[in-house]
Amino acid sequence: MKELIKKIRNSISLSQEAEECLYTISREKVISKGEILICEGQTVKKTFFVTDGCLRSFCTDNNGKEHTLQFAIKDWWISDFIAIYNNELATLTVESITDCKVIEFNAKELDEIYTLYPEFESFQRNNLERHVVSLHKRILNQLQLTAPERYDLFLKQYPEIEQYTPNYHIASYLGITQQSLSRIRVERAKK
Amino acid sequence: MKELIKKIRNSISLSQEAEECLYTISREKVISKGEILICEGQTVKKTFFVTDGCLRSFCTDNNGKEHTLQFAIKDWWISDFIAIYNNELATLTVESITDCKVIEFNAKELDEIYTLYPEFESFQRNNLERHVVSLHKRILNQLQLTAPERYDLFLKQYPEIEQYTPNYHIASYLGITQQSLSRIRVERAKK
DNA sequence: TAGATTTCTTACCATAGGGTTATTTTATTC
DNA sequence: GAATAAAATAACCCTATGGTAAGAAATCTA
Repeated sequence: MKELIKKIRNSISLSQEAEECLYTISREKVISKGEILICEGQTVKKTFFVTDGCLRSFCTDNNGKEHTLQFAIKDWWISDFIAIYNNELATLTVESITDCKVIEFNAKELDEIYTLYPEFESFQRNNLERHVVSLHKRILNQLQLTAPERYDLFLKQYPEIEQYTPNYHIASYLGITQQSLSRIRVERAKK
Repeated sequence: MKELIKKIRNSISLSQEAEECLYTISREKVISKGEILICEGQTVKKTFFVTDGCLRSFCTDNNGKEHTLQFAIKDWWISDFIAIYNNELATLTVESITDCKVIEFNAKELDEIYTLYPEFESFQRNNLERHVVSLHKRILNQLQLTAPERYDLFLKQYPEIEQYTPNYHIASYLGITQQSLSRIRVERAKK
């Protein structure tokens, strides 16, 4: 929780009272590998701030194939934001891919914090702006790069994530099959 | 401008003073088809709110091929948000694909509005949240749908845009070539 | 309305990546 | 450290999409 407070303090000045409120609405949790924190089809009540380990969010298509939307490591937030922001049922599943430590927030209570402590608005606006940028970049990469180029960029951008996660999750994030990724890795190794 | 004010009023209560400020920092503009509003490599000073017509933002890859990131029609915002939020030079180009009417904002001045009139924070947070949702959905669609499925969904979601834009821009948004889109259209017509 | 330009379609072949299944390698677990 | 499970690679052939080039259709313009 200290990490999160520090992160917030980097961006805005946080009153004592607001800080206490954060403690009230959150709960530090230890998660073991393979736990499902949010499950497709259910109501989404929680948002998670990761302090250790790695999680991912994914959807499952008609053929049962999984598609990874996001990985989350230390200092990242993860949830089903489609569901939260649209007030819908979850279309995503959030699962831990290693043992993790997270700070769990009740999404509704977290949302009320903007009314109670408006100083959070600009913190959150900043987060959202950066989120939009990274999503724009991801879409552009998907449009213009080949699979090997996307894989190289992924390794460069998120070297830590490779340590945590099996390749087939990376493949499902890049939009290719595990077999294609394997081929790409073989080609890479030749050089 | 009235449309925009109305849109804002739907979301937050806007003081007289704040409304006047909006007028001060904006300028209504008539744009003719094919104008470049933001150009790759240059500083991005403007953000546009569209009141009529259609524009798009795109990047150009090493082979000179264009990739459409976004279309914008009535009531949408468009700019190079990667550049604005990261304070970088433009990697995108914004071009009108029909004659348009837009409201032009100086991006910096627009950004200062949150300090001057904090009521805008929650308006903008809302916009950004919805933007994140639509980007998440787009990424998931790109990962799990075939090209014909993506095209169908596009027509369903944005029927207006098809009226405004040549097919090869739609193709470049869907991540396929104009020839592939043509094939898909032929298949569709058979059914 | 003729000519020029832009957009769309078609046809060809090339290729990246997919699906299936088998095998090898690496991690777990007892 | 043997047994099991999980992950990665490999080899097969298949298909969707790409690239190129040409022609047809639509749109613009003088």
